[in-house]
Amino acid sequence: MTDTKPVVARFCPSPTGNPHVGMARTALFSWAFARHHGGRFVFRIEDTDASRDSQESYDLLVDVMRWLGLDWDEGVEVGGPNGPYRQSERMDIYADVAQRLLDAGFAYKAYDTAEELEERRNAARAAGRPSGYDGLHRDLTPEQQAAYEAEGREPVIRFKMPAKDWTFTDLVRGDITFGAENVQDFVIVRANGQPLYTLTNPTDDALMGITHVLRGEDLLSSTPRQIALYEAFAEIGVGDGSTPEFGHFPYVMGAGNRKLSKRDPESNLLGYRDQGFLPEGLLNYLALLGWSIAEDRDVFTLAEMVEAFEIGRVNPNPARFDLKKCEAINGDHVRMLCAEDLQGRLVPYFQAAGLVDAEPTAEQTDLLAAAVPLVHERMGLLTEAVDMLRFLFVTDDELTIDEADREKQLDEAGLGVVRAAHDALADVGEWTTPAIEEALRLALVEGLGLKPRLAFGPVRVAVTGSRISPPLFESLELLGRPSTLARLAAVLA
RNA sequence: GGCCCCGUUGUGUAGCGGCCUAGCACGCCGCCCUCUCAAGGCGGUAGCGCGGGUUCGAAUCCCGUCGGGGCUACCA
Repeated sequence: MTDTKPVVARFCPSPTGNPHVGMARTALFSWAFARHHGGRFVFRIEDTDASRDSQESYDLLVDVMRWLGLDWDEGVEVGGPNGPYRQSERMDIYADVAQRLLDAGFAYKAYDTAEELEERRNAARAAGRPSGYDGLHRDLTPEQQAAYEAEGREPVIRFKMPAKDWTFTDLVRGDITFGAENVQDFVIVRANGQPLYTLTNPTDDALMGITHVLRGEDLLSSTPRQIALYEAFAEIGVGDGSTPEFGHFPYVMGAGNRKLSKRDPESNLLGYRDQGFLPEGLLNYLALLGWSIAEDRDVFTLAEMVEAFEIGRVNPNPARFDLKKCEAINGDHVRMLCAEDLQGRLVPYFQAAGLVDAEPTAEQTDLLAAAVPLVHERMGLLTEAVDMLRFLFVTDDELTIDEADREKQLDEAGLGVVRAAHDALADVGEWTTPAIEEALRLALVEGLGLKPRLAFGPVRVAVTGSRISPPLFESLELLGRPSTLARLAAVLA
């Protein structure tokens, strides 16, 4: 696309409920689009429905965007030339725009009651006609309006749709046309004076100089109305008179065939952080839902995505969220981290598990530094490191042994192995990985004539509490001789 | 009901008329490596919704059909 003016894209969620993955994907694509074109990214909050919006949700939204690392040049918390960026703080602007629309004849007051509207809507539907507003109050005389007001009816403000077909080129879907008869006059201000999304969204996009309106597919059918509003804005001087381009991203579906909703635990973004996803891993996976960087590659960094992202290559099909693949991609990103970085990211999870102090001690930090390399390649999620390394951070008394593993590994034969291991390790000179391995192999594999897996299994369970652990000899070295011997002795008691 | 969007293996995608006996990844299955689990390596499984056209040739273009989804609010 040949840009004549700098790109300005935005992400403008409404703060209702938990931020979900579909929302994050929309934010990611919008952000990547802006960054790819060297443009600006605006983060606005559309909280015009007091009955559904909440401060908690707002805080979560900001938290999530920061965690994901999708930075914004202008918007809530950071400000900018076109603020404020919460619609609840812009009510005077909408009131003014609505009045100007009314004055210029682009909008009118409609006095229909909910019951009247429903009745006509049902009749239209039964007759096979479009069920939108029929325009009954479009050309009311001042006398008729006065009569309704005398009845005590409070009017809504409706935008007067010009009678023409609407065609626009969607950035991800191509040309889309809506016939004039299918796009009716719509409400922009409630009877109680509160503006609706139908007015506030285009108003802010115009005032904030948004050049590309990128959002979810659910808003596709409201696009003609917004284009019409833009054309009216050009007449009354709201914004610079231009109409932005539009692009609609497909849905992110859950398992089965339903749209992932905010209620699905599976869709809760912060839940992914708690489960141990890396923001870059989640983002990489989300990017794959509708976009691909290359034919034979699907692991990439955010910077690489920015470089390569072309909205025209976004696939319009809805995509199913696949947790398994999301974890696999995350694991690839974990492996891409350097040890120090990984260690730093792991600290909060160890703290949450109560294994490391809020202010980690030097010993805890050193132990973590030594232990992290052992599990670096073994996890898909950061929380898996906590599980695998827990045995190093608890006292011998606190160690719990998985019951199923105890049964399988610490039977009579297993305990015999443990006894032999205990004696062999008690005599090891230097407590190092090679020395430990040599002693154990000598005593168990050669001494008892056991296959390696039979030889080391019982020791592993006795010392780490699980059949699944980091490499055994390294683990024992880190644990230290006293604890190792104490744990072996404990299962023999 | 009306309007709009979408339709490649189980899942996500590549594919823009011949390079496709359809590529890649996750999953799944098997093998190798191996002190467990992973990681890594090798191999396998499975797909163009359907029907008509257009064309020498169609996953790719057109029409129809079926299926899925969204919108149809004084929600966003």
